[in-house]
Amino acid sequence: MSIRHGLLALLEGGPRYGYQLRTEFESRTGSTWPLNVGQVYTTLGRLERDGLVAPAGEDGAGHALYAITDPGRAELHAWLGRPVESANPPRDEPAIKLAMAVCSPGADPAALIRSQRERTSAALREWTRLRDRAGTDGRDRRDRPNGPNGPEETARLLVLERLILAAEAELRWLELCADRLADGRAAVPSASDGGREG
Amino acid sequence: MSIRHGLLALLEGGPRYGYQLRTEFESRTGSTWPLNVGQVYTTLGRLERDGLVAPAGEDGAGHALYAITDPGRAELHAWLGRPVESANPPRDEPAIKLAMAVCSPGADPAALIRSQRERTSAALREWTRLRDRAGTDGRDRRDRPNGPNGPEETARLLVLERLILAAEAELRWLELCADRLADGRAAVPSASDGGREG
DNA sequence: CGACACATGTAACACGTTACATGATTTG
DNA sequence: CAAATCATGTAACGTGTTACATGTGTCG
Repeated sequence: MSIRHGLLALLEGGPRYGYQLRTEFESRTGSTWPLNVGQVYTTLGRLERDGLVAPAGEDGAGHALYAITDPGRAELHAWLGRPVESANPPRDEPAIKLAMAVCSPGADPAALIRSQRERTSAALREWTRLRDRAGTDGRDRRDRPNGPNGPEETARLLVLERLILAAEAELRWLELCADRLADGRAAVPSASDGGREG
Repeated sequence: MSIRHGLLALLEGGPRYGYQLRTEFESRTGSTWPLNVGQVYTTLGRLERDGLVAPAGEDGAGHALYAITDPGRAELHAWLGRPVESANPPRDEPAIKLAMAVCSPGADPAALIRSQRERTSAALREWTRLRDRAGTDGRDRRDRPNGPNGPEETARLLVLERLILAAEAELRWLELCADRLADGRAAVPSASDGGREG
């Protein structure tokens, strides 16, 4: 449900055409969640079907514009005002995977923890890099090198910081898992249950 | 892709029937991600279509058993051995929502932060409670009150700790967002831009 | 001219989710 | 007996995702 409402939010700033929506969506989310162009059109089609957006003619260049409708605005603000349900959290794949691995005699949870840690560490480094140079890469930072950012830049920054904190939490969790497994090593009776210690 | 592989992992322990799979899935994931029974059957159907599981007769009580196949085992272990791609992380709805809110003149990001914080705090309390009494609620803890847990209990514990760490990270992020918005308050020129301070 | 970005769409599919239909068995 | 749980499925739908078809404009 994020893309639908994301597009609605973008359209609240005025009529847009499809390709433009993709660009702006990626810009606001720090290019972290690439959005396939096709997805924009299919989603626009569904939004139109539901009466939340409507075609709004063309701009000077002949682009097919879409505009948000009143029901669309209502739906958007309902969404923005409603916190995300933290009960029934989205299924976390690393967690499920590890939960299954510790119960699966053939699996090697420790190896999974190691490789997952490397993957996540790399992502963390990359996101930290992006955050630290956020806004420093030309564009519109010429005049106010340390001043308050525009809303879009703020949005990018918040998303990156979200990813960074989430990655750090995942790493901490992986450490914790490693400890737990080291403690109760005899928990899962593996085929070769010997003393290899990583 | 988590449910598919989750069911495969359960079936590696031997043939199971649908209803049983649901129970065990919820048990291993700490009842955090309730699984609709219908989903089990549809997923089993798709797994069978793909040759990863196969019907395996009935048990004594007449339950329709399914067993994992060799390709299924291969797929399972490939999945267990492969870390989750941390690039292209799953779209985080709170992050997208807030990113859109800080750019949306009509929205109230501060209010969203507050309500989201309350929601997440409540979930955090609940999960902490569940973790602290994990294993203490009868079942099979009679004999070894502090000893190492069985694999399933370990799995439940790890999942709960994952949720707890994730919730804490989200709360920290929300605080950070509140600070950022307090700093650059003039960032988004709102309709009523006045000095209400929460 | 050829390659590439811009731009709009469609078709097909996967996964997850809910709601419904149906029956057996248990339990108060 | 009635209600609840166990148990097996099916139908329909929604979102997200990819791959493809198509055309325009631009730039080297």
